Amino acid sequence: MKASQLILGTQRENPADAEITSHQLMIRAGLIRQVSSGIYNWLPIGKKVLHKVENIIRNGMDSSGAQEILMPMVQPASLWEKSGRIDQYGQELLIFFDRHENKFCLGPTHEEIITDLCKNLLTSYKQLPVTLYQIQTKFRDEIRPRFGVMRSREFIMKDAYSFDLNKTGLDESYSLMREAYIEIFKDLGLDYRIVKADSGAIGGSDSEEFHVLADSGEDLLAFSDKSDYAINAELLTELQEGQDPLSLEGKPSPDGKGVLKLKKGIEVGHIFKLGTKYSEVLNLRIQGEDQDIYPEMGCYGIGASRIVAAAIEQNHDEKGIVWPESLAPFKVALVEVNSKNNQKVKEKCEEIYALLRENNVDTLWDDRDKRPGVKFADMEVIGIPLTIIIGERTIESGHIEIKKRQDEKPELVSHQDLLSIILS
RNA sequence: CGGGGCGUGGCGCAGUCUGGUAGCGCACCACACUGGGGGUGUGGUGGUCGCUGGUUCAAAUCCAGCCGUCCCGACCA
Repeated sequence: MKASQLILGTQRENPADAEITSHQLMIRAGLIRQVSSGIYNWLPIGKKVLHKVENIIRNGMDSSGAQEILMPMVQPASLWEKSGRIDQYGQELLIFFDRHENKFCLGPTHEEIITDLCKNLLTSYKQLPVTLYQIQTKFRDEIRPRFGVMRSREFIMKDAYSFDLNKTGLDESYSLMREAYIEIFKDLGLDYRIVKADSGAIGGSDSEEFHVLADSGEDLLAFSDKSDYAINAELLTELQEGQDPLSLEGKPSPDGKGVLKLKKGIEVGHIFKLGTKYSEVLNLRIQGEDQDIYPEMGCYGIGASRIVAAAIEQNHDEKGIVWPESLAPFKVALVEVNSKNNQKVKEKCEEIYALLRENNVDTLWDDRDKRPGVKFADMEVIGIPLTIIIGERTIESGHIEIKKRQDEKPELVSHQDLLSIILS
């Protein structure tokens, strides 16, 4: 992609109403623009990153054997009346009426829809176990949206739902999905932790959260320094009857091993065992070997759009975003410096750009007629992992300059070595 | 919903107290110079000053109501 043709949307100054780093950088780097409180446009660079997140999730889900579907964002309110959650969810559920005065809501989650779908779809226990998932826009009319896409009203989420014959099966589906999540977070390249969690409004029994560690995180997590014990600090204080979560630091771990250490995290994934809660209230019965059963359900969410923000919270410096390679919108920025006075600069860039394209290296060629400083600053705020710099200097030296995003100075490499360095 | 802040060109802001018909920086367009870290000059484009009503000869400025948005809190993936 040539930068001269890309709608970049980078901004030099922080927007006045963005408080946290990821929000500021997402706007300055041209990832998002706000439409309304908690509602955002995703610009080309942002959409590329979001797409990468989605695909990593998709690959992880597919290889676990889950099957992708797509459910509607608009849901009949009657299903929520049946499940009883229309009152429980309250004002977070955005309700409206169609031209026939039928009552609908925008889906904040899809337990009702998937359970209803499976009433027709699943007819025999032989179809179990099965896990279905989607990557889709959710809407929750948050009391107070904040921090850009970190806590927005409209957001992109992967939600998966498993159906099993019995509790043993649910345990297996749950741990299969847990493993898939571990694989996904490894692929995302983020520093994360799994903690015991409260199952909240979704309901059900066992539940764990996946948190991206970041000082700006809204959740406080407690870890034993001697064992694998890890829990959302808020849940632990509830269990221990209302202490201040911060007071947990240094206290003995509830599992008897070591003392508790606290870290802040951003919740980006949550897995639940639902049991038969929804299958019973929505009457999803499946023919078993000798009698009908209510399938044991699990549900598994990952906040795709939130991951983009969380990744930035964890990976940035004073110049801008420093993407992990897995999420970078481009792998390489090719910056031409002062090509006006030296036709060879342009020619060299064309040659390298063609080489990178042939080798499927996603490259942003900054061919704009701008001062070098402007180009460097843009490539840095966007956070592209590698920058190749071509100018008169490099033409004369017969070498190519290549700089890693986190490095201060570029290194000189030969044309022959360039590709292997980039592909390594 | 309670408390606080803010709404003036795409972005950041001044002007509001003390009413006189809108300005600065960045960005953008044109030209020239410049050319390895956000360069310089000249000339431009772009604004119903959040909305509605009121006061006044005159309102960005004063008054009232409303709306939007951000932050803190309760709540929440």
